[in-house]
Amino acid sequence: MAKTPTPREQARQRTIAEILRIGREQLAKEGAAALSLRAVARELGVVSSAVYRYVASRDELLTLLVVEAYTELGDRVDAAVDAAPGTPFERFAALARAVREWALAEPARYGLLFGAPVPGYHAPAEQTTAPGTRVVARLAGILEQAWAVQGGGSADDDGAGPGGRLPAQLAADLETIRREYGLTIPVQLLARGITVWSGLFGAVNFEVFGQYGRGTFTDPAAYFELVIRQLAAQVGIPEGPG
Amino acid sequence: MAKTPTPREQARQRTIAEILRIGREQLAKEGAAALSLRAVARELGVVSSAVYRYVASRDELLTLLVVEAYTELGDRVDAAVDAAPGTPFERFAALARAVREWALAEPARYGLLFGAPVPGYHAPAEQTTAPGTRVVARLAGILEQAWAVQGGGSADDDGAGPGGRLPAQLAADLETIRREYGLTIPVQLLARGITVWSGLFGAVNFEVFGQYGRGTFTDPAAYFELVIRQLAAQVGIPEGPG
DNA sequence: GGTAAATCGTGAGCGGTGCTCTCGAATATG
DNA sequence: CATATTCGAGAGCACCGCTCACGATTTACC
Repeated sequence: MAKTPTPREQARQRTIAEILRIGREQLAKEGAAALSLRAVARELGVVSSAVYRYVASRDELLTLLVVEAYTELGDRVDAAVDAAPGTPFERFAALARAVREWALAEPARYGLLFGAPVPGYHAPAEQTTAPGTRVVARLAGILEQAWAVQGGGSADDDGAGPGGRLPAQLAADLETIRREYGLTIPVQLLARGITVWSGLFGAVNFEVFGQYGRGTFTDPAAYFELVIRQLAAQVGIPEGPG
Repeated sequence: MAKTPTPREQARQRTIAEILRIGREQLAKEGAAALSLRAVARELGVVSSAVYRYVASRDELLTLLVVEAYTELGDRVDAAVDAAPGTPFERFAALARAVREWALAEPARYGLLFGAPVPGYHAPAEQTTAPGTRVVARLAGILEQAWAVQGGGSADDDGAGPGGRLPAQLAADLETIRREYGLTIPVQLLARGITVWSGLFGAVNFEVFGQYGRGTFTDPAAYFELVIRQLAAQVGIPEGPG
């Protein structure tokens, strides 16, 4: 049926792609709140109301851009991890570096994903959660690999740090996550992994959003390498070949 | 001279305070981007242009609210740490809990400080950096105390984790920070402290901005307690009395 | 091939925003 | 008391998101 899409449909897809491209530019140049359908229309050489033939609202355009950004970040992370040497540490480091580099290259789009919510806009969970979990899913995979490489270890000792028993409810929640993702690592390690996950984005946030204070680090990348080692150590991934 | 400020000046200060109060409400209710001078004027029962007699622009109002928010967060943290038992772990935990609780109670204002920058708005560093460093300064103090309590330790071993020598430039940067804050802890521990700092706000960000996914943790506070222990361990602050 | 239906761009229009300017009234200062 | 300063009102400019009625074009159907 839809072998050769009708010319009109082709034109429509081209126009939508063009709107996304302009929207991406506006987003990168001015930031999320400055994204304006009227400006997109101007750039497109069309009257403002015409854009509504292709995009229902500003929020929908924002959602499309959010999904696109999540996808791009996920692709970058996947590519970086795939290209990295096989040791858990190198794979984790590749993931972390990919996140940081994309964030620094696309601060506005990164802010759209991990910054404060845009006023009045709420990302619809149905469309954004799936692409939004790609990074953490990949991180979980690396933890799985590291855990397997180390031969599983004892069930009580998950590698490092304060053991301690978990509150029952918390353990149950972690168990649910474990099942959903099909993981075999113990819940204590999973908990550490989640903290590493938020810690990674915390460090990237601080750098991208300028929380460290300007001029604090002459070579932020060097400091980030240190962060990588600290985070990796938290989940029992030593720097040497593991 | 300004013993009894002129009645007009009193009225002016009252009006400014009222504008801030309304702005705070708008911010809390609608979020940073929804903050509108016209809405403030309406609430104030005055025509929109009149507000400009007191506040130069929307950005200035935003800056005032940023400073106010930083101050309030700093006060909460100070109060919580002061009221906590004297062990480094308890003081650190009190700091972390205070940050989280304020963030959850005031998500919009928290987002204004630690989320993505509001579009088109850049906080002037002169006014915001000083109140913005209170939390990290307090954290540094706790690390100092913990370091002192432990008797200093050896200069090479800072307590935990991957030692490793630091790159020269990075060590120099950290040394500068150490001097500026008048710290005695070794730079390796300082580096770990910075990571803990960003890790703390990363975890709070994830919870406040809903990055974990809704319903993931039935008791987020319990998970946060785990995060506290993990972060504390990173800077060599054991849970037991130190 | 001709006709009916779906699509699309235009332009006007509504209510909202930040911000500027002028003007008259109220207030403080000499 | 006269002068100078402060302040609120109102009009206005340019922008925003979004809706609607209207022709022109293109598609689909018979």
